[in-house]
Amino acid sequence: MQNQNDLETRATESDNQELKLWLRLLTCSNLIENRIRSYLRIEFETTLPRFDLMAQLAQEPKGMKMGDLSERLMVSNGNITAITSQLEKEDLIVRIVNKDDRRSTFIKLTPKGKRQYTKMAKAQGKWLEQMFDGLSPTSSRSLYKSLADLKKRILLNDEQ
Amino acid sequence: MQNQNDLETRATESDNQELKLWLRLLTCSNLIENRIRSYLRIEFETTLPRFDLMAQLAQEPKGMKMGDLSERLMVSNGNITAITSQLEKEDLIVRIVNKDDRRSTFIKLTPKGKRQYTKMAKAQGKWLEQMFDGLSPTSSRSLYKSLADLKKRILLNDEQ
DNA sequence: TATTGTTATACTCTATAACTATA
DNA sequence: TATAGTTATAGAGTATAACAATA
Repeated sequence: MQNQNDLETRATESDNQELKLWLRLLTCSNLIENRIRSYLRIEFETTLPRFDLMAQLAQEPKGMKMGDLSERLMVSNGNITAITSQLEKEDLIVRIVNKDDRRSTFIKLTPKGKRQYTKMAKAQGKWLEQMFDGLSPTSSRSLYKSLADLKKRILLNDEQ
Repeated sequence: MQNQNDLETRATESDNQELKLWLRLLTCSNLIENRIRSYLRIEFETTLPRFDLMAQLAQEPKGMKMGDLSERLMVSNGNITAITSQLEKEDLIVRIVNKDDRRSTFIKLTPKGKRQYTKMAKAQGKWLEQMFDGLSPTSSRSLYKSLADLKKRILLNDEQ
C-alpha cells in the first residue's frame, strides 16, 4: 500500500492544485471502474456500458427514448444503437415504436432484463460496499457534497 | 444546468450511499476526462493514454521500465508496447536497452517529445483551471483530502 | 523456472458522416 | 427543413495468451 505508484506519481509538489486534484480524482475513479468492469465480465459476462444502459432503463419502467439515453450516458447516438441492438438480441430489452412520433423509438427492459439487472445491481452494491468498507459516513458525505460543488462548477463553466 | 440528466439520474433516494457516491464520482471524472480527450485530439492530435504515458516519462528524465509504466498507468503490458511503438514512430520517445538486465527496456522522452509534452502540459493546466474556475480553495483542498481517504480505503480493502 | 517485453488476435467502445423515415 | 435513429466505416484502447530472449 505504501509506495503505491499510479497516475498521481506524475504530479510534483510544484504542480497546480487543479492538476493534483484531477489526477487523484481520476485515480480513484479508475480504481473503482476497473474493478467493476472486471466483476461484471467475470460474474455476469457483460460490460459497463451495457450495465449502465440497463440501469437507466430500470429507473423508467415505461421506457426511454434512445436520444435521452444518449444524453444521460454522455455517448453518441450511434453508440446507443449499437448497444441497444446487442441487448435486444439477448432479450434483455425491447424496442417499442413511439406512436406519437414515429421517428423516435422507446426501449425498455424485458422481464428477463429486469431480473438480470436486479441481480447485477445487488452485486454492484456489494462490490462497492466492500471497496468502501471502513470509510466513515462523515467522510463519505463530505466527499459527496464536495463533488456536487465540483460538478456544478464544471457545468457552469462550460455554459459560457 | 438545472435538470442536467446524466449517470446520476439513475440513483434514487433509497439507494445506498456507496452507489450515489460512486455515480457522482464517475460523472465528474467522465465530464473532465471527455473534455480533456477532446482538447487533446483537437489541439494536439493525440490521445489521453499517449499523453499519460508521456507525462510519466516527463517525471523521470533517465527513463522508465515498461513494466513500471504498465503498473502506474494501470494497463496491460501489451498495451504499453503498442502505445510505445506509436510514440517511438513519431520520435517522441526512444527505447533504450537495459544493460544490467537485457530482458527489460527503458523508454524516455526525446528532446522533441519533451518540447511537445511541455506544450501539452501547459495547455492541460489551462483547461483544468478553466473547468474548475470558481471552485473555492477550501472546497478543493477538502475534496483532495477526502479523495485521499477514499483511495487509501480502496487499496487497503483490496489487499485482504 | 521465472521474468520482460513482443506479437498475434480479438473484441468493445467510440465518434463521424451519410442515409432513411418521419415530422 | 429539421429531427430520430440507423448504417457503414474507421480507429483507439484494451486484455489475453503464446512466444522469444534473458535471467
